[in-house]
Amino acid sequence: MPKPAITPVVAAELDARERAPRTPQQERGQRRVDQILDAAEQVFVEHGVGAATMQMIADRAGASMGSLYHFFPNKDGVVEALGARYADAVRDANQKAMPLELVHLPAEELFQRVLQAQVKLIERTPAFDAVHEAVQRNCPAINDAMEQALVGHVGQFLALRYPKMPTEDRIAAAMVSVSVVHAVVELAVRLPATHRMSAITEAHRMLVAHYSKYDSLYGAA
Amino acid sequence: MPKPAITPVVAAELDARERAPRTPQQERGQRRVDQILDAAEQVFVEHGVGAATMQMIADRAGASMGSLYHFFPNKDGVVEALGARYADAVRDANQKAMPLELVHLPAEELFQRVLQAQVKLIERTPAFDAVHEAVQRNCPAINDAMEQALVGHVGQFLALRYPKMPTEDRIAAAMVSVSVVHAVVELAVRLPATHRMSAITEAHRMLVAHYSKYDSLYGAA
DNA sequence: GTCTATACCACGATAGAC
DNA sequence: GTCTATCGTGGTATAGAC
Repeated sequence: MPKPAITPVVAAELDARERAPRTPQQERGQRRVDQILDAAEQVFVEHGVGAATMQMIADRAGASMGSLYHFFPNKDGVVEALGARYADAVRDANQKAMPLELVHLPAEELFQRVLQAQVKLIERTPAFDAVHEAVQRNCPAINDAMEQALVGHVGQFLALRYPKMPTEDRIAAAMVSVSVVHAVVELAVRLPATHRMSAITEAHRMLVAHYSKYDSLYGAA
Repeated sequence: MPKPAITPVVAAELDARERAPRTPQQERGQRRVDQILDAAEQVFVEHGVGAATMQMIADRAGASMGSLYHFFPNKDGVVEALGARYADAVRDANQKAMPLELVHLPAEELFQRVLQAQVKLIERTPAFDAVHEAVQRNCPAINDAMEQALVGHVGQFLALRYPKMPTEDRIAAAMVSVSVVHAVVELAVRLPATHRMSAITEAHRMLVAHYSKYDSLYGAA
């Protein structure tokens, strides 16, 4: 990885000068940024973030490097912006799949909603894994914020559904559920369509079996 | 990523000439290879596989690049060798955690064994994720073989435990269980020691709740 | 089998015209 | 705001002495 050669500008100065996607004033600029991020997304999937080059991204976006560097200070900036976009999408999908109004939905329907929403999200954005991994490595702040938001929301949901559940258990339940859903959906989308359904169904059974216990333990809807 | 410059030798020839870790005839050579792989492991964790350089690996191993290239044809060779080492470790841990003699062990104890074994394995090898991801990208053959072996073994286990379970369900169950255990263990080891236990416990509850159903459906021990 | 030194080139990043 | 041209860095892989 040939590093910066930042010589011309002092690092601190650069840091202050040009923040990631230079919040474009024009709508047209925003579209351009999105194009670039879409391109980056594809390139990251194909080559991995570490091996991806700015040139590849520019080519794929139908832009030139100069253009690319106009909007992003460097490669990390691209990763970061893409990460932010993902974090938003994930948060959004999660909150729509299990809004707090549905706290008392039977577990069967609840997990159907959640699993389906996640599958759709990942199917729509095949770079999910690549970006997730990149964000985790290169900008842990974004990743932590996203996980906090996710686990936080699920935790809040559980708190309303099971008021008597001990806090510690609730946190553990939220974290584990988020992990399990994520893992299983990732598994499912890698599978041929034939087996995809049965994997999701199996996961659904597992989650429902588990939460049915909580329902009867801590009083459900 | 500055690519090959393979010019001096035709690619096909190189391919045939020097296979990954040049099966060292001397025991001393084997130790050297292991040292190098250990070093690569650390470097991959710290920088990610894409950004890791042969120089870093050589330095960390207390060797020189010449030495490194004596044993491995290139960086991919290192990744591949490391992947193979991992695949073995995983297969091994899995088979020891749930040997076929224990088909009729109660679900509680069974999953305690499995989860504990996986936690130990990952704790012992902190590069687990980095290597897993690298292998998945760079040598899918190794990854597929490992997953097949894992899911195959779990499937065999389930076939003995639940002879009446439909094949398709069994496959799905094996795949999902493998994914869930993996995901949850990964979550757990990232957590501070305080919460680690409660995450594992929660996962244990989930798996047990699920498989208890299968026990009563398809007749258990 | 291990080292040092080095050829070669891809990459990140910039400069400066339009 | 977008382009082309180009520089310097440093990474891969090799050559060749020991």
